[in-house]
Amino acid sequence: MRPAHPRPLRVATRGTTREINRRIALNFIRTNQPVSRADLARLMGTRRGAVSLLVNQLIEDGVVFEGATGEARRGRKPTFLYIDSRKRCVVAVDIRPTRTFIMVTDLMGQQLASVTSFPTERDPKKFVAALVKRIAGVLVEHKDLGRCEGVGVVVPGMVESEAGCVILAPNLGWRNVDLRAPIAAALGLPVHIENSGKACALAQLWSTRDGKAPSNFVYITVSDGLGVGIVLGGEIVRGQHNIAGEFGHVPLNIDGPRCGCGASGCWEAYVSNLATLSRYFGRDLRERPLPADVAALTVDDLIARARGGDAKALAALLSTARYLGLGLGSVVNAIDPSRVYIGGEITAAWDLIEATVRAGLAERALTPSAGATPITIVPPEQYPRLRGAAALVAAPSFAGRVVA
Amino acid sequence: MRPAHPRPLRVATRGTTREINRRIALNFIRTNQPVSRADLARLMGTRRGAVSLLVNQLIEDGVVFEGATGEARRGRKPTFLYIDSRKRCVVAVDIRPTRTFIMVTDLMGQQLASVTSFPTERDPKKFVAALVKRIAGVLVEHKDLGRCEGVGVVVPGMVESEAGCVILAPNLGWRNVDLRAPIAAALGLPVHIENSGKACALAQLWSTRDGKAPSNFVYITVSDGLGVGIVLGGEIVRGQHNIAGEFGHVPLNIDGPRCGCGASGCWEAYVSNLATLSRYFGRDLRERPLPADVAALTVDDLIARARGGDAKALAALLSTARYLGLGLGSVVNAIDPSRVYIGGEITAAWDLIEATVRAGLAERALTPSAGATPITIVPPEQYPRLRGAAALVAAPSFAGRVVA
DNA sequence: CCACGTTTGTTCGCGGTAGAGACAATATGT
DNA sequence: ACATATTGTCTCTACCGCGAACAAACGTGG
Repeated sequence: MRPAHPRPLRVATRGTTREINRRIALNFIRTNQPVSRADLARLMGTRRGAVSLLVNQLIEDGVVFEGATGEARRGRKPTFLYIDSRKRCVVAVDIRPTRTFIMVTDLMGQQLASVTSFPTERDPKKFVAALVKRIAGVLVEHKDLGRCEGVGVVVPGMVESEAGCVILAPNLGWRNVDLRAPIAAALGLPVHIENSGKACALAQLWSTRDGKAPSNFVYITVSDGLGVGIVLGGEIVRGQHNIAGEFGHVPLNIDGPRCGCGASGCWEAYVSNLATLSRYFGRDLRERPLPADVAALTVDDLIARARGGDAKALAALLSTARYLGLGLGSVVNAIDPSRVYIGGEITAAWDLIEATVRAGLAERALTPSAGATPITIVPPEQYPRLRGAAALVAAPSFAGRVVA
Repeated sequence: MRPAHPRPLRVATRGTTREINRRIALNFIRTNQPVSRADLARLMGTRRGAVSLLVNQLIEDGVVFEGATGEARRGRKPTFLYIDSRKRCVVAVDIRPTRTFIMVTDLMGQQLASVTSFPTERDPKKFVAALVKRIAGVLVEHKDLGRCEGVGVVVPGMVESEAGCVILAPNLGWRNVDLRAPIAAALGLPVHIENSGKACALAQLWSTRDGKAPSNFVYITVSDGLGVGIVLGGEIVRGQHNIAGEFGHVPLNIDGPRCGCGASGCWEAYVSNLATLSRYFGRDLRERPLPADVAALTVDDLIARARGGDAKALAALLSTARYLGLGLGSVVNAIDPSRVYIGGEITAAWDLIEATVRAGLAERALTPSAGATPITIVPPEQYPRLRGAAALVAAPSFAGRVVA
């Protein structure tokens, strides 16, 4: 049900067939490597001859390389093909309200060096200066990892991703901050900026080693704010201004507590880390100044206390869990995903809260199947946000296109 | 950002280029007719020779026909091309809780005969029998309109569109009703069933005579229930079970009034016609029995009273308007459409309620640009639901596909 | 060791398609 | 009548997948 007109429509030329098949082959190599030319021909349902031409071109372009020959029961042994991520790396940056994290990965998003971090400077100019300095430091430190193909930056807020401009990041206090230009200029590298929910969703879409990633899903990252990334038909939903997916500001109760966005009763105002901690302390933690012991307590600490028998801590978590489930109901009713991924600190307590979350979801889901939407937890150790930042750099070159 | 794997991926063959361009040409003819071969070549950016081959094949297939020659300032006059919808028609059916409407259109969704209707039988078996009889009657009555290419049916509820089964239509009291099979069997015609919001969105997407339809928009139909159709990237959003878009059951207040879906405080429970009328009468109109004068009052009547100076009627409308705007905020934040279309009886009072709707929207929209999302009213005289039903039949043959 | 079968990867002719340009047909203006 | 402009068709070329044949690599069994 797609009309021809609205999109930047490209008429097929003589080279289009090749272009399409080149991309398909590239993606098959990515998701199935190691793989031989003959394997590709079987996967694609074409002749080996056609695949050979495609692959040899990919090799010539340096995108793919031939590795060792594989084993075969009978006959000639195949030569395995791999995406060439040797001597290339990507810098992934995750900006969070208190600290900013940096990781170096290969083109496939595989971690290559340990994660480093530094305090997040609230002044954009100073922040950019500090970030550039850090990235430059990391790159000289890891010269052995090869040429840097680009920098991916994840921001907790709304991003105009084409311009690389942060429209609004309430938890950072940023509004209309142009991040890409100064970073790109200072480093001389391509820079990609994206909202954290969308980037996490991209990482999830992208991390399909077995080629079995669902093509309709929602990624929800619960931390200082609530980020949501929607994937439909294998594509990130961006909307008109790239701010689609802001379910964090869909209300649970329009007469509810005030939210940082200016409205009231947003889902985020019920389930963010700050909301959970505020519930525990019985006071609004946005009101400063805070006693040191209050300000220092994290959700991880709260979970530890709950596990240690602190009933108030457990109650705060379960309350968040219930609201999380109720809000999930909105997401499931509106988007109807095949799966929901949830990341964030609170997932460490999933064994404590799962039943409550699911009950909340079932309470609002329109159909039993929607209420039973599978939920998958993404633990923080997988660095979903940093993987998402890395994917920003590499994914576009594998992306497909829409036709006719 | 689309991976190669998850979708039914088709490798490009020798004929793919032609297939793509054929579809592009067909859609250009649809959206720009009358149009000449030379016009098409300019629009598509290809040679006239290539277009000639495409067009002649389309003519041979009976999809397109050559009409009269056009006028030109200088040089040879062009021969105009049109989509061939002569001697072909489509039956569009709109099932609503009280009455069911039938319209005959051509392949482009243009009305060919007056709309007829009959009372909606609540028992599915009896309803199908009555509908089939009506459609058969209409078809013999309008034999001159040519062969019927199919029947499109719009339902106020969740539909498993591939199976043609109504999963749940609360306002009809239907659950797991297989509509397609019996209708198709009785008439011997292809039958397409779809949710009303999605069908209206399709009609809007489809009715682009000028080829300027937005590719990211939301259609909201406010009547007995609240139907929402989402179009992203020029494609209807369906989700995993084709129930995506049920924003009607996203809450404004989880502690709010009970909704027919079983949950509380759904948007629909605030803005449906029944909710508006209930507000006017100060009583829940779902509680039967109702006095005859109460049961007979429609939203159209209410609007008339408001215009006549009935302050209570105006207050009820404005209250609905405010909730409509607040809920629009959720839609806009979640989807970020370039435009919102609103249909339904209440649009007849748009001049009275627009400001209130916009204020509600601006109150919850995250950014000024989101709050200023253009709203377009679709008046009932355009029969958006019936046009949607008609589009169900013809649209798929023009639809594109996704590649690589 | 060598013939044979099996599998991989390459090569070559064929058919289908768009690109480029020439050409005939058609219409207007001088 | 002639120049000019536009449309639609035709021809030739380049590109690419299809199909089949072929060379290369490898194991098996006589």
